[in-house]
Amino acid sequence: MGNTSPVGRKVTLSDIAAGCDVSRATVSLVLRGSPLVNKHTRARVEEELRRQGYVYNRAAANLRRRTSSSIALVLNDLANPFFAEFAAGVDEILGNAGYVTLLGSTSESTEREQAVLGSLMEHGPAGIILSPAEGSDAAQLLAAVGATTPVLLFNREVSGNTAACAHWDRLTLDNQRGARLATEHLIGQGHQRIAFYGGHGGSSSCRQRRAGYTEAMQAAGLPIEPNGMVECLPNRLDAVAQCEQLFAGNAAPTAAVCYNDAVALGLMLGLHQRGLQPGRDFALTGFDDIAEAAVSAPPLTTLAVTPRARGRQAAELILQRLQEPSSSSRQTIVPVQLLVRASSCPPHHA
Amino acid sequence: MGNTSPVGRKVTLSDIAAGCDVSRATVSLVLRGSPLVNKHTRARVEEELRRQGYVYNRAAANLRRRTSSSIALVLNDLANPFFAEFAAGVDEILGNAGYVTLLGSTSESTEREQAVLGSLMEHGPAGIILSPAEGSDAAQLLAAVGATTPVLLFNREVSGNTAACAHWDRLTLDNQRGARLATEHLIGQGHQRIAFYGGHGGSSSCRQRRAGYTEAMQAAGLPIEPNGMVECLPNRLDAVAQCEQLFAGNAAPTAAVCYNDAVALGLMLGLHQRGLQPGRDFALTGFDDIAEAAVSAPPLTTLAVTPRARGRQAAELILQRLQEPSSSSRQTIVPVQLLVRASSCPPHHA
DNA sequence: CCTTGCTTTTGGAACGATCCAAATTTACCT
DNA sequence: AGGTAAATTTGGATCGTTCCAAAAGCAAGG
Repeated sequence: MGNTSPVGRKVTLSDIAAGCDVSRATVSLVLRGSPLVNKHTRARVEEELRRQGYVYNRAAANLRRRTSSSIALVLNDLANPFFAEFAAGVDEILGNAGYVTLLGSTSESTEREQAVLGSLMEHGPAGIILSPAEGSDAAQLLAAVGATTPVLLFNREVSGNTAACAHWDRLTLDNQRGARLATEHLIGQGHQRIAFYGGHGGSSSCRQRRAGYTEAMQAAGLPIEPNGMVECLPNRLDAVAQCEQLFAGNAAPTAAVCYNDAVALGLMLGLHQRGLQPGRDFALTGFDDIAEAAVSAPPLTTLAVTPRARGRQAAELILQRLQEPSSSSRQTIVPVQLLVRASSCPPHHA
Repeated sequence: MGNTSPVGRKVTLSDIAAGCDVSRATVSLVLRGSPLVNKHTRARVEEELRRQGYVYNRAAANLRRRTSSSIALVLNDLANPFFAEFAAGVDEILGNAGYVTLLGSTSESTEREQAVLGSLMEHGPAGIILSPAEGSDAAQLLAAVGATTPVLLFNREVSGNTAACAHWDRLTLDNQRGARLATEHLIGQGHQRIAFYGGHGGSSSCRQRRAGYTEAMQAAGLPIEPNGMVECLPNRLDAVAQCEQLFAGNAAPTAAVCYNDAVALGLMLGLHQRGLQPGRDFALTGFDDIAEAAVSAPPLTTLAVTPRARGRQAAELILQRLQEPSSSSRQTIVPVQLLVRASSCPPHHA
């Protein structure tokens, strides 16, 4: 496993010291910009650094100083544009702060998650930003990351004995309110039979969104039909496949609140296949505002969560935590914004 | 810059050694699964490792062994789904091989690229997978990464004195052939006035695609109009904005080969705004086959490049290079596949 | 009991940086 | 010049691991 490549002899601090006849300690001071060292010697050392093409060995420094200059970013699905944007935001802030991002992608598998976390921990990250795979168990996660490394949980809750990791910081979207807003909007458009489409009941974000949907329906005195909640994987493909389930009952819905944009776009395709035109014959909303939501046909009403900004925020939160390791844990809930586009039409009376 | 977080006292190899009364060397042997150590002591040591919750310090080991267990992945635009998929593929393979991925995103800025590479180099990666920012200069890149760390150049060429980094491995798409296929397909559909839309002449991939387009046009004896090549940034927004340029001349094109899918999707929007229906009044093709290409209205004819598979391939190439550091450099050109969908209609005779 | 030849274990010196207390040089004042 | 304070510089120990040569333990054979 790994570790095969011997690195061609590199220039070290001692080489520089020897090269301009000072001690290693002095060179080290120059490198760290200490004011203790004399102007003149500093210049000589810096010249020598350039001349030999020195590159700092941060691993060695971190070993001695018992610090870390990396932060692990572990995502359940990097290929999803939502997380890709998120990762870009994280890396931007961490890079500016002088940290390097250790990437880990778990592909929604808890076994892989354990393996990835284990491997990353061996590199001693200063902190971990984790969007857990579906079904992640609190105790297992804690065993993998240990008790000393700060964790920022993003996007999802974990199951099991959550008391064990109650001290972790959290950054989550206001899923419930978002789904409520979408549902209220559809109700406002005049819809009565509204379904909740897609997602998997096992994931916390899905449960929260369903709760928001249910809340709005009940507040409006509208019933939730037996086939009013259809499960599907949170991707386009399965969303197309499960479409027929929506129309299995006798009173078909005229609108659907979808788990996320990918599902909504898949549902659009499925509707087309049934001869229904989304945005005219059927109203629907998404969640995330991924790039293609604005350009789909029709453009998708959805909830903006600005993933890049979330990434930046996550990075800032973990950096803050490193500054004050013992301050009490912080739970941040991100407000989401309803973007009304053409997909959420009023009901079509054919 | 970085390095703020002291790490809560960790369990070391010496702690284990003391805990079960053997030497550090023996514990080290156990950790590496050496056959030298006695069955019985191995069991004792392993028990103690578990008991104290030891986690291996790979940085220390790498320092002593002068090896590295990380590989840097530097991308010009992580937020682009194409690169996100690519990154997922890279991380998958590297993770399996026991390496950790150091992520760096440059946002298409050469200054940031220099900074990111500099910072990553300090962590001593065994190799670098680099998709350079537009306008990257060979000499500058070489200065940033040094001569000893192997580099795999992905997706783009670099400008300047390329002799300096001629020994780098390369993985590039067959841009020219792809664009030629798309152009030939449109010609086959009966189009005569075909434009090349989008991209920036400064990027090597754009030049190559234009070359393929030109080749096909010339082979068919078709002229390239003065406004036959329109520049725009390779994103949806600018593609919408520059749309009118296509129709500035007196003989408007009836079809366009677009630089990539994002541009094609933007152009679709722009066409709509002019009252033209893409796929009926105007034919167009993309490049990349991003997820939304299949579900746009109309579905987009494009060139499949399977970015995730490319990521896996890139990772495998750099791992091979680490195995044989001195074998001659390898230039891999990935064939691309034309996917015909509804956007590339025959000309519409209104 | 003493070799001889295994198998197993081990102390100490690396790796490339930083820390610390102490040594050296320079500057300033009487 | 002599003395003291401030400014610079420095040797060695150290971080957590691996390497290496040598030591120790052990069994069998004479």
